[in-house]
Amino acid sequence: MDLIMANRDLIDHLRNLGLVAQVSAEDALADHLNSGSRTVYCGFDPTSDSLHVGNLVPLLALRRFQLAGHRPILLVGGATGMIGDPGGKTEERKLNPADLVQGYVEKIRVQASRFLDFECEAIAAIVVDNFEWTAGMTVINFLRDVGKHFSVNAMVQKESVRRRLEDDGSGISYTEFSYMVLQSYDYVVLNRRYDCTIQIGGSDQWGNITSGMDLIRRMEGGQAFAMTFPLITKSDGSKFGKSEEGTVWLDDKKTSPYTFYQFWFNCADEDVIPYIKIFTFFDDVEMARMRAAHEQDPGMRVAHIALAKSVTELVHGETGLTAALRITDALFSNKLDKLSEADLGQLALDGLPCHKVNDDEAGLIDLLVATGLSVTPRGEVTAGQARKFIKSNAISVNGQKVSDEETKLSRNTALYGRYHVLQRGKKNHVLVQWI
RNA sequence: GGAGGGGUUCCCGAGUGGCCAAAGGGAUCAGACUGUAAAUCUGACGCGUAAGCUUCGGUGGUUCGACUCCACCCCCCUCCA
Repeated sequence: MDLIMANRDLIDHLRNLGLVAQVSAEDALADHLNSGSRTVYCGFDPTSDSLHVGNLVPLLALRRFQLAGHRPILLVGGATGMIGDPGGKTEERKLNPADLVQGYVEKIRVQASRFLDFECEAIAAIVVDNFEWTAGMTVINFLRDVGKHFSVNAMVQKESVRRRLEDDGSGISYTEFSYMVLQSYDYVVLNRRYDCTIQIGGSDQWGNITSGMDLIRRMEGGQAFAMTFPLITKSDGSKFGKSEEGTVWLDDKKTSPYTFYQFWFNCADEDVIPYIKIFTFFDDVEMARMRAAHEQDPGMRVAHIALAKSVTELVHGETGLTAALRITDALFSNKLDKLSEADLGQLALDGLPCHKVNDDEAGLIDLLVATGLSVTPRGEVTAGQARKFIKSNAISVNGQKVSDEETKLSRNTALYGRYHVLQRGKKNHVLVQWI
C-alpha cells in the first residue's frame, strides 16, 4: 500500500475533508501520528445484519488512517451490541437475543473487511469482537477491576446520559448506563494488546471515547487519544442515509447497487461537495475540478455523477456499478421503447425490481398492489392508494401516463410480448414480466 | 411503597358527551415548475369504488350516543421513602 499521506499532516488532511469534529490533545496527537506508525480503532455495534451508508464514514476514515501508514482495528461490538448505546438515542432500546447479535457480528465482520487492507505486512487491518473479552468476565471482576475507576458523578455529566436524564418521558436503564464502561474497557484491552492509542467515532461517541482515554490512563498509565467526526448532515435537515425505501444498506441484497447509486445521485446540490470529500478518494486536483464544474452548472450534475459512481464502485465493485448505470440509463433517458428485448431482460438481472405474472391479463390496480408500488404514506400497500395514484396522474406504463383506473394490461400490450415497465412518480419503477 | 402527572391516528400535539376518522404542525407520497436538485405552490395522507367498516393504552360499565363519564388493570415520567 502506498503511504501517500505519510508526510502530510493527517489531522489537517482530515479536517480539510470535514471529518474532524473533536480531537483530544491535538498537538500531542499530531506528533504522535507523525512520529511513527500507530494503531487506531473504531467500533461498530451489530444492530442489524448489514452496515449502512452512515457507517461508511468511520469505515473510510479507518481506511484513510491506513493509507497514511497506521494500523486500523475494526471492532465489532458483539458484547456492547447486546447492551445498546444510549448515545444518539432518545429512548431505551430493545435488547436483541444473543444468537441474533452473533449472527450480525459475522455478517458485519465480512462486510467491513472489504474496505481495509489485510495483506500489507506492517499495518494489516485487524478485526476483533469485544464479546471475546467481555463475555467471560464475572460481575465481581467487572465491578472491582473496571467499575471502580468510574465516577458516577462524571458519567452523569456526559452529554449522552444527561440528555436522557433531563428529558421527561425517556429515562435510562442501568444497562444502557453501563455501556460507556464496557466501551472504555474495550479501549483498554486494545491498548494492551495492540498498543492502540487512537480511537475514532461519530461525535456522539465523544463521551464514550474520552471516558476510555481516562480509563487507559488510570489502568495502564499511558496516554491515548480521541477523535470524532461530525454528524453527517443533509442540507434540508433530515436524517442522512435514508432513501424512499428506507435505510440505504451496504448489502446488495438489502439495497441494490442501482438503488444505492440513485441514493448518491439524488443528494442535494449543497451536499454533493461535502459528500465527495467524505465518501470518495479523489485527489485535490480532481476535487477542485468537480467543484468548479458543479458551481458553474449544477444542472449538469458532474459532481453528483462522480460521487455516485465512485461510492457505488467502492461498495459494489465494477459489476455493481455497471448494472446500476445500465438501469439508470434505461429508465431516465426516455428511451424505454428503444430498448431491445435483451436490454429489458438484462435490467431484471441487474437488479431492477421485477414482478412476474403468470396470466394473460391483469388489472393495472392489481399490478400496482402486487408490485408494491401503491404504498400509502404510512407504508401500507392498498388498492385505494393505487386508485389515488392513477387519479393524480402519477402512474405510467411503458413511459405513457395512464389515467383510467380500469386499465388492463396483457401480453398484447407488452413490449416484445413480455415486458411492461410500471412507473410511479418520477423515480419508482418495476419491471413486469409475463411468463 | 407514597404523592402527583401522563398514555390520541407515522411523530409532536389539540380535543373533555353528539357538529370526531378526530384541529394544527411535522414527516411522507404524488402533481406543477426545474435539472432524477433545493425552494415554492397544489393535492393526498385509517381501510373501502361506495354504502359502510375499524380506531384515540387494555377490559368491563353508564348512556339513545363516549376519545370525552365511572371501575379495575397495564405501561411511562417526576418527586418522596
